[in-house]
Amino acid sequence: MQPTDSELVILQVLWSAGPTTVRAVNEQLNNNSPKEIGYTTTLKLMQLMSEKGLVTRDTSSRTHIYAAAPKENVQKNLLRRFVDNAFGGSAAGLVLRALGDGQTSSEELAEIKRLIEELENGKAND
Amino acid sequence: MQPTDSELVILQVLWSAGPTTVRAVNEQLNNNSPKEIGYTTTLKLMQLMSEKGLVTRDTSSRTHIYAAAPKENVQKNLLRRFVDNAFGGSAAGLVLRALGDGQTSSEELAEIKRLIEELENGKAND
DNA sequence: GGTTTTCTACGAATGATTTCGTACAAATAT
DNA sequence: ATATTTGTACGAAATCATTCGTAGAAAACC
Repeated sequence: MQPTDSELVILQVLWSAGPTTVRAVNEQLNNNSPKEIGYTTTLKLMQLMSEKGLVTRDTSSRTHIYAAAPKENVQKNLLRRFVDNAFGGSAAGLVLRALGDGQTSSEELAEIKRLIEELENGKAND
Repeated sequence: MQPTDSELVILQVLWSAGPTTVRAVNEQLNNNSPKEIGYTTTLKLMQLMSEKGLVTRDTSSRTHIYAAAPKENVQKNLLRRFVDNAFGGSAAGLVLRALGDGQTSSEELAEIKRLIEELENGKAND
């Protein structure tokens, strides 16, 4: 199932921190935000995420350890839906809009160009 | 303000059809979906969208004519938020993921490459 | 051993989105 | 002219997301 916006915030923390506890995630959230988020709020969200399969958890000790679903899968799913919803299914439309913003560095542009050339030559992405 | 997913579906209809009536939008929605959507549901959504500024409407005759906010603005706003939420702010990350799916045609790839080269040469997007 | 802290589970309040029923006016058809 | 259809407005139910309080068990502290 798809993550909501709040769930995505938590996924980002988990992606960057690796598998960790509710407490650690909650502290991270409260570092990066003016508005205090209660511990049990984070707990509940992560429990729901576990039911949805967005995280797995190791419950072998009392303090559970949560791990995010693979970033690549989640992002691909989100992207598919977003492209459908907002760009009528056209990934190229989205890319053009994203690059058109002028916020992408020349290094990144070069990297993207390299990927495109690989794709044009039929190479797999290794 | 940001459109919700249902609102986006309506915006897409309006973008593709041009300014039109609630009735026409509702019929379009019911063509492309198995689940029947009531007329007043669509009406209410479009009224709310009007309050949010996502559409404008001409109320000079009894049957109101709705027009979508400019696609480019809406998509840019959505994109900014999506990049932040799902890609930690990296538009390049999103682009790489979007192109990596192998669903983009060579024509589109060429067009994107052309845009990148324009950007690299410091040209504006005309 | 008793107190305090730390944990999970869970129910329920709050708030936003989506859905539709009903009221009632204007237009159309008979 | 009366009845039917087509339109808007609006209230409120249904659903989903977010938030947190409270209960009770396990662990840590004194």
